[in-house]
Amino acid sequence: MIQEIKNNYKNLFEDELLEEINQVGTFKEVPEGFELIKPGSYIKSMPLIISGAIKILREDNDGDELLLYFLERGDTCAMTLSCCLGHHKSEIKAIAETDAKLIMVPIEKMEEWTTKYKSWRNFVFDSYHKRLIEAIETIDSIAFLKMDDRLLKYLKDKTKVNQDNIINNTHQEIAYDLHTSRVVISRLLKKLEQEGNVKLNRNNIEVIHI
Amino acid sequence: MIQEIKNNYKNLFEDELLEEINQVGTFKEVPEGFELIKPGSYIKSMPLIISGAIKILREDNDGDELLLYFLERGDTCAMTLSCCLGHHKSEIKAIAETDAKLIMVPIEKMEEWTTKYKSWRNFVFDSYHKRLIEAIETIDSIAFLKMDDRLLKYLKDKTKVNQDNIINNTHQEIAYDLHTSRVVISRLLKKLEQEGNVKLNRNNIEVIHI
DNA sequence: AGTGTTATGTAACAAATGTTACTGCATCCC
DNA sequence: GGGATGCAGTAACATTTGTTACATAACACT
Repeated sequence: MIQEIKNNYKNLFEDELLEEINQVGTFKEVPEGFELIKPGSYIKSMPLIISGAIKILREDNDGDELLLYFLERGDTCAMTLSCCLGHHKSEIKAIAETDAKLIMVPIEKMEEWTTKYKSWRNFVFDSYHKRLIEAIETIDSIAFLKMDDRLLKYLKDKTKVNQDNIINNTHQEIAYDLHTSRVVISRLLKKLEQEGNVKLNRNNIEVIHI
Repeated sequence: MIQEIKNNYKNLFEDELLEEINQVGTFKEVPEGFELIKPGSYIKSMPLIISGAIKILREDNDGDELLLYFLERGDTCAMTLSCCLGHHKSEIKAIAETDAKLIMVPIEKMEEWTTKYKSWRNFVFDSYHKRLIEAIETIDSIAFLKMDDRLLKYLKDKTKVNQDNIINNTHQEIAYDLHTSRVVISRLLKKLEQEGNVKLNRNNIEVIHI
C-alpha cells in the first residue's frame, strides 16, 4: 500500500505521516455505484482518494436528491472530517462515480495527527476550503443559472472527473442529480444537440466542446 | 476589551489565548449596513463577533446577489479563515445586518495559534463545519423549496438574528437577498398575509408565528 | 422472429416565476 | 398646499420549469 500512498500524497505529507497512514490505514477498492456513505449514518473512518471519483449528494426528507460536487484523487470528504471531529451524523450521501481506490483512516488518528503534523492540519484546512468553495459554486449554479446552463456545466464536470467526453448515463439519472424531471432533461439535451454542444445516443451522450 | 472577549469566548478559549487576543486584537464597532468584506478583496484580519449579526452574500458576475447565511455572536467567518490560511481572494461579501461589535485579529496570528492552542484549532474546525452545514442548508432551500417557503424561512431566520419579529426591510431589499424580483416578493408576502403568517405595514413586516 | 422492457422523443398542458406597466399612497421637502 | 420621490399593490403577459400521456426506437431474452 505504501507505494500507492506515496504516489498520491508524498508532496502533501511528510514521510513520518505517510508511514503512519501505511500502518493504520486500510486499502479499499470499490466499484462504480458503490454507496460509501448513507445519510444519517455515523462514520468510523475517513477516505483518502487514490484514484477514481466519488460523487457527493444531498438528500431531502422526501428522498429527492441533488448533486453537490465530485471528489477526486488527493481529495477527502470534508463532511466526513467534520463529522468525525465534531461527532455529528452524516448530512450527505457518497456514491462511487467510477471504480475507485481509497485508503480508509480510522477517526481516532485524525485528532492526533491534527496536533502532531502541520501537513495534516493544512490538508484538513485546505479540504474544508475546497469543499466550501465547491458548495458555494453549486449555489451559484442553482441560483444564477437556468437549467440548460446547469446541464451543460454538469456534463462538462462529468467529462472532467471521468476523463472521457462520452457520458454513460440515462436522462433519468441526470435528472436525479440535477433534481428535475426526465422530460426536462430530454428536452434540454435535444436543444443542446441542435446547438451543436452534444451528440445524443442511446445510453450515452458525447460532449463536443469540452 | 478583555471583558468583552471573556464574556463571549471564555468557555471556548483557554485564558492564555484570551490574553493573546486581548493583546493583538483590535476592537471594532460597525453600524448596520456597513460593508465588512468586498468580493475580490484580500483580507488582512479576521473578525470574531461579539454582538450583532453579519450577513454573508454571494455575488455573481452581473452583480446579482444571494444571501448565503448569517453570522452571530461567537461565530467567525469561515471564508475569511480559509482566505487567510490559503491566501486566496475573498469569494463573498459581508454586510453588518445589525449594529455589531467585533474583534479583529491579524492573520499572522492565525497559523501560530493553530499550532499552539487546541481550543483555537477546534474553534476553526467547528467554524468550518458550521459554515459548510449552512451552505448546504442554503442549497436545500434553493433546490428543494418553492419561493414562498424560502421567503417564510428567510423571514424567520431574520427574526432570529435580529431578535425582533418586526422586519424593517422593503420588498426590494428582500428580493435582492433571495435573488428574485420585487413584484414576486410583494405577491408572495400578500399570500403569506392572507394565510395569517405575517402582517404587512409600510417598511416593515411582522412575522406572526415564529 | 416475437415479446417484453427500457430509453428517448414529443405534444399538450399546468404551475411557478419573471417582467412590464401602471396605480395609489405615504412621506419629505419646498 | 403642491410637487417630487420611494414603496407597495396589482393586472397582464412572457418564460421557464414541471407533469401527464403517449409513440417510437433500441435492446435483451427466448
